[in-house]
Amino acid sequence: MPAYNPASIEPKWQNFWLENRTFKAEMVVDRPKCYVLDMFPYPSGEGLHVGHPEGYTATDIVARYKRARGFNVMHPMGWDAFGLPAEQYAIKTDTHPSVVTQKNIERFRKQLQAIGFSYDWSREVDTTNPKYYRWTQWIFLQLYNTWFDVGAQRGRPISELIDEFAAGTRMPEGSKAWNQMSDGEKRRLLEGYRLAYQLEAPVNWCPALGTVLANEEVIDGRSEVGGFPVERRPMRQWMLRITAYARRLLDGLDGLEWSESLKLMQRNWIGQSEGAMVQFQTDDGPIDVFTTRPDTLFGATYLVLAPEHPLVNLASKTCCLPAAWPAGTPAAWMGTPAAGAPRAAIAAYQGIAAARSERQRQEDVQKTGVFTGLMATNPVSHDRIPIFISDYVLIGYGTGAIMAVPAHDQRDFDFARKFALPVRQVVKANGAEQPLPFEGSGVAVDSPAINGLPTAEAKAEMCRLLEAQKIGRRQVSYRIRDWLFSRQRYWGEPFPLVHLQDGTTAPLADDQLPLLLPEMSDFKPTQTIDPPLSKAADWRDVMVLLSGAAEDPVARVVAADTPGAVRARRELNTMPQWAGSCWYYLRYLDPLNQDHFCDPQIERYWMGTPSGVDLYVGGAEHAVLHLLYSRFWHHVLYDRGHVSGAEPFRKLINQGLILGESEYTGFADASGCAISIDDVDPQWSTQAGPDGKSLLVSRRRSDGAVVYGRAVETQYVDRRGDAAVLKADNNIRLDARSFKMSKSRGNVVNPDDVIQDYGADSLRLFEMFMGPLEQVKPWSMAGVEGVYRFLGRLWRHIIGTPEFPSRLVHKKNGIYYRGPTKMSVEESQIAEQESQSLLRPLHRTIRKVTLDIDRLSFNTAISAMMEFNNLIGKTRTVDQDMALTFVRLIEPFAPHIAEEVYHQIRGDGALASISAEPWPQYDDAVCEEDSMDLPVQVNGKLAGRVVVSALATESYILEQARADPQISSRLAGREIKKHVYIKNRMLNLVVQG
RNA sequence: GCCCGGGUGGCGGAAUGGCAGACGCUCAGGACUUAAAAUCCUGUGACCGUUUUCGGUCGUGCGGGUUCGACUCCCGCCCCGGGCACCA
Repeated sequence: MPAYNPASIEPKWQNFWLENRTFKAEMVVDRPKCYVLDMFPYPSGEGLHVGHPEGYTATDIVARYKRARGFNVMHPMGWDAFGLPAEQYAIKTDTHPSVVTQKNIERFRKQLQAIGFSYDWSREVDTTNPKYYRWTQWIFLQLYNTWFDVGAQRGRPISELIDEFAAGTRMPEGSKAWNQMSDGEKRRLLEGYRLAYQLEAPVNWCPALGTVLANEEVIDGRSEVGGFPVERRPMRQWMLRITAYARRLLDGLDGLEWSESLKLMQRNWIGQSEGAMVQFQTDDGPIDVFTTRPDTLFGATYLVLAPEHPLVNLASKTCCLPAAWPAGTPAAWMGTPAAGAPRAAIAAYQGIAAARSERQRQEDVQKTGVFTGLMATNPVSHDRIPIFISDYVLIGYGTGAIMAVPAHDQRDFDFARKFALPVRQVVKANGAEQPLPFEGSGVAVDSPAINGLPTAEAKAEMCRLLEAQKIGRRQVSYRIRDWLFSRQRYWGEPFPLVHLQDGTTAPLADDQLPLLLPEMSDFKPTQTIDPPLSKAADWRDVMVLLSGAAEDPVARVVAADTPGAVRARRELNTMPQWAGSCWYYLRYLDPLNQDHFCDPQIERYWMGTPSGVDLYVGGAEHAVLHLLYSRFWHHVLYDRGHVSGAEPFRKLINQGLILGESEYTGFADASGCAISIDDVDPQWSTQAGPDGKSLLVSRRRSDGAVVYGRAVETQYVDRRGDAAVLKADNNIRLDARSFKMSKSRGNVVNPDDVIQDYGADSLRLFEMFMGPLEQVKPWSMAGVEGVYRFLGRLWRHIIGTPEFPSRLVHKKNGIYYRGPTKMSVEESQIAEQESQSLLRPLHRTIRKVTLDIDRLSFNTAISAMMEFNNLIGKTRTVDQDMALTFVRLIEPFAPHIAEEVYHQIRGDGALASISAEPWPQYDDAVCEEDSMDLPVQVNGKLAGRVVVSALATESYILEQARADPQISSRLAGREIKKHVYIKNRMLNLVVQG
């Protein structure tokens, strides 16, 4: 037999699985389903890195294991292929993004197939395929045609809203009655209810990318992709009303098997706060503010509006700023430099605020602001209090206005200090006096009607008072904002709707889908706010025929001379990359369906019971965005009756990041004298050294001299306590750490290389053996070598090589055979004994591997199989049935070697694939030892051990322990006060002293 | 600043109230070999005594506590990683 050679067996079985559709999933109504899902990759130009196979191997193990346990397993893969990198690469190389994308997909598919994942490739989806994005557009139209019924907490068809308005059972917001409105007015009114709507709003405009970004895509004032500066700019945008679903998305988390930390991240993102809406009166009407501390209302000594608040919008009718400063206005309140009138001061401040990015606002901890010249009345103390504007109040949260309680809020306190505003303490801390501002809970003081009440009760009582006087009410507020859903890009889904000349919008009729991206040779950003699609003039301007209800029409594109056709312009924005990934897991279920995004019966089977995807594994970078957006869409589809449950992903695991190999860095000064890391400034930079390799450059802390750092090979490194030190001189400490893999660092590990050197099975095994799935772990080629050796040993034990004959024997009619050869009586006896001795370890291995896969503890399952393999190594023979069982256990982890060994052993008796063989059963009774080496402690410290039968009684064990010379010497004649016996675990003897 | 997660040999890690360090890597010694590779065997937390055998002490970031018994539970602190960050 040839030695273990993954290069020869792996491609063979990969082709076999593909050609025989071994892992094809079909709906079988009376079989239990198991949906095992990976986060599908963005097919980048770089190809796969070792981070991808981590989660993919974990799900593949589960998928293969569940199949063996009799489940009907759905395990698909696809491509999240729209997106900026492909578009940018296409611009740079002057190719079409679809060409680039298809090339990358080919490469990714090849790479994934080379790892031997058991995907059903017939279900592959590609978000850029019109047959796919036709349904992305369709779902968008579902959102467009849905409104959120707050009372019912549920999305409903817009047609039902129209019916209710028409019947008068629901009153539209605003002054005018429904049946007195024109069709255009009705359409505009309905737009205010739709889950997809347009908004002229300040957005995050990134000039370098030529697009608008969602808040989530902006990090510290720079784009998440590329790190380019982002500025604020008003623009008409499509928004999705995710805020309407805030409560549902929050409550839905409770029933999910997600890690608590992940749920917490989503909860924080949604950001529910309970408090009160309070109305303050001014001479020009009321101002509503939201507060979480209604108990501090008596301490509200001024109001602050966001600079963008409608009351101070100079262009608006709602603006009511006085012409002149009230008498006695301090100069400091009039802006810098002080303006002659409120309008001028406000205008100047708004200009500054608008120009400042989020980041600049955050960096500046100094509070700024301007007095509006307006006064309000505190509704409970009836004090006249001034109204300011300041950019520390955000227009997007609450009402964009706050009541300021400087005594009990740090921000208000800072502002009050700066503008010399009164600070009124209304909460007293329990216990010691606390300095102001005091933000904690305590007891209300100086607040008639709630004096003496603890904070929690004071809040409730104040809400009651406000409600009784109709000047406020309890209110729950959410931090989450509506989702900015349009991008000024070419490589995304076009919006399936047109703009009419009256400024309203009409969706395309379903039969108009897909709306294809126009073929364009020039899809570069325009350098203006116009998206690239504005250049496709033929596509942009169309004639449409409207049909359906006049207040809710649909459009069909027609020839220009069609009677009744009207001019329209297509939407020029495209959807963000999230759109396609919001629902791909549904399309896998029925990928070729031309009439539905997914057949309802098929959806009910795979997503119905148990509800949702059974296991979803992916990176933590999607903890909020993808997972929240996806849940939102799924909730809407659920409300509209298109899916059978509200939550798409019942169980979710985040795999941990894989770092590069551990690196040691040592520093030396210009003369080559080694310097300990403690004496090096940690702010170092990288430069190319004379040998072409990169060299770190930093400064010595003690004298500022330039020092150079370079990598130190492991063999020159020693450990002393926490520190890595130079072997040659233990006083020289080194910098030791693993880094995130990156091209610039040159520590990226390519799975193709690992497969070439060790094979896919070793790659899979090592990915799982490194440590717990969810943990951050450093890569190690030596570790890959370790699991490769394990597979080599397994091969030698069972199959054998020219140097190492196989240990495989089998029993027929009570006689052992080695191959076709009958074994001698003596050999046969040995084989029988060894077979007996391996029985218990084998059952324990089955149990351990089974339970460990169930709890996704793959590293420990692998070590259990290594132990069993080591045991085989100590025997001369291994029974064929046992070998088959063992190989069945390793199949989910290392499917190629398992398939090969299986077929070699079984020969003609083999099933088409080992994956069709059922999962081995274990017997708990066989697992238990019949005698045990029981540890005995004296006062909690190990004193010795006694060998007793597993059936031994407690009193017998105690007797044995007393009789043991080593243990009794520890007792030193002292009386045993009591003993604690934990069955089959240990015995503890408690003595005096 | 707030909220999570983590800290165990030279390294990755195992043990979730009951024998700390499974399994793997590394390193050292040995066997096989003309030699090397591969493979196999033995050892590998620290310190001390004995210097084969064997025995003892310490040891899971630091300090305290609960318990017959703590890596594991509780309190306080230190360090690392992640998330959020003027959200009223």
